[in-house]
Amino acid sequence: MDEDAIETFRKFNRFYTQTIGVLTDRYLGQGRPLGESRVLFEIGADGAGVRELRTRLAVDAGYLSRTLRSLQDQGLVVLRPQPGDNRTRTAQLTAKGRREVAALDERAGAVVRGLLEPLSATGRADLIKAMETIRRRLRLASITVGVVDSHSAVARECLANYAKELDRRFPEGFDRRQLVAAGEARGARGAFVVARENDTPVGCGVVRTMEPGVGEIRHVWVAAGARRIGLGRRLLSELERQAAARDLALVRLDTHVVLTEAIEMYRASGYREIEAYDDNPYAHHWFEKRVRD
Amino acid sequence: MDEDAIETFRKFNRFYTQTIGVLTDRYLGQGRPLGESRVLFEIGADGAGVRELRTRLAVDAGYLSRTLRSLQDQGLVVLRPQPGDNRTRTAQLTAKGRREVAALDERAGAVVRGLLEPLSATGRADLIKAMETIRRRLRLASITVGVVDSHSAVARECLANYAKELDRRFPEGFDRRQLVAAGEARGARGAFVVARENDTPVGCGVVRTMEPGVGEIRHVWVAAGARRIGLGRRLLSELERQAAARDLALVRLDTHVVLTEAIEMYRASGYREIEAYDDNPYAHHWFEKRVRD
DNA sequence: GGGAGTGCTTGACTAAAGTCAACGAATGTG
DNA sequence: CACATTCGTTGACTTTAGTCAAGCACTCCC
Repeated sequence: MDEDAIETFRKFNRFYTQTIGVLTDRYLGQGRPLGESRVLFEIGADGAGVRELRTRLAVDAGYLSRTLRSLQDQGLVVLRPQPGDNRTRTAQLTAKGRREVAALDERAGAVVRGLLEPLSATGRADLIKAMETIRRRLRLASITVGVVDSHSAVARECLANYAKELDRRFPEGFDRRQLVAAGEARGARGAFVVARENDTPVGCGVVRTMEPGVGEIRHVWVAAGARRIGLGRRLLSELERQAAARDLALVRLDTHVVLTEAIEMYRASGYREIEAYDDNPYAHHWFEKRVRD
Repeated sequence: MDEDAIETFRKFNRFYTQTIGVLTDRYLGQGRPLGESRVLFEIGADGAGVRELRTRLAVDAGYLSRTLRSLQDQGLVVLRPQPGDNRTRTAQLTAKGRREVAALDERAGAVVRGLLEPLSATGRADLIKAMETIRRRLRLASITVGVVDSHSAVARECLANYAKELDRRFPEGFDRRQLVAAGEARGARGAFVVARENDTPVGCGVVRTMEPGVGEIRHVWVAAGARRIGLGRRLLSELERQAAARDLALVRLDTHVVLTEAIEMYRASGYREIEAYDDNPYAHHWFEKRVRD
């Protein structure tokens, strides 16, 4: 790997965490320990369950409990038991708490404004675009893509999400019986590929054998929160790799007319539109691509 | 200002400091308090004065003193009085300290490598480019540009730097007597513009009146450490603003043939090459631009 | 209805970070 | 040469952050 890239990355890291991070962390801790501010911020306008806060902030239960107690004593937060389960509790901001968060927000915004101010319009646009690029790329980097057993719980979960989404998006709904049988998506005949972000599945795809030398890619799904970062392409290229490894030199796929982003992605990934190769009731476009020679 | 831009900035900030910052901070604090690691890192291969460390890390004198003492006890650092002044001390890494820093470095590199690994070559290049963009833009944002008295110490310091640089770069050297008289670069007749980064001057420029309605821009200098971030353009546009404010609708400037970046910049900033308007012995190209109508 | 398990709180600490003032040695200055 | 300054050190804290285990109150499930 390019050592220069690593060096630049680290330089950026130092610069950002020290120069910008310090600036923006300082505002958060205005007269209040950073831990408390973070909790306050995380509760947000809608309130949040204690358990939820704990996982989102990744802090010790006791520590969080004490922080919440302190915020409560300051009159910023109220804790009440969640209806239905008296063990759990939810935190909600009081009016005073909301004002406090708004002030926090205001200060944070002012710092950022101050940083953007001296830049020209193009400079600003350039900067913002670069930030989006970094977020997209690094997020993609934290997602792992790999083959799982098509009978596994995670595979079933992904397919359920996929089916639910299609049912929502297709005007005619979606019938789960159209899903590929698990037996076709494993071993020598096919593969089930899953994308995971911190262990939660955020995407999947299946490749199966149609006939000797010809595979079909199906059920490519990307979770709503993980779109527009290039995950679809990454799934696709892993599926193609799996196909090639099974001597499927040609892969085909079909798609529904409402899935415009998918159609775009297939085109951009080198898929060529072809005649209908099946009578899938949900298909309006058919594609193929040669994945090995 | 665009509220979306601020929102995106803040989102990036949260993402970066939480996701990436945490990752890369963790490596630093391997078995050693983060404060100590930071000091170790900051001392670096060349060693550093205690005072220097204090300003660079922005920590309390007592705190730093204790940290250094602890590092010394661990055999990672030696402190010796600076020759010439027995009050001050410098810190230097021992062989063991150097090994420790190298290990730290190695770990930090590995984390970054892990982040870059899953990306494609284009993805990686894209990411690195975006990081450079952000650094450049934000750095420029932290630099202030404004008018100072041409007799002030900071103005003289800038001009001295300018003259030194030209003397180094021009094959024929540079004679300081060619500098504009301070009286021409102030008040109604002209202006002295200085760019400062955390109070240290990193660039300057002068505008003076040549004849009614015609100004001349001279002595545009950008410190070596602050180049390629767009500071030259920013200085230039401030100088043009100052000219316009003095009813100088047309500004001219000349430049030496070896200053290729400057020539580029003038062209890119809308300057048009013209015939020689003076007999400056160091000039090979002459430009002009209309800055108000 | 009685265990097993869950969800949060409390107690009891430790480590790290950060602050403030007093101090002593060294160095400039009139 | 006395006096003010500068530089770093030390003592004596306080505040945050973070950890671990014990303990209730409640819920779930047989």
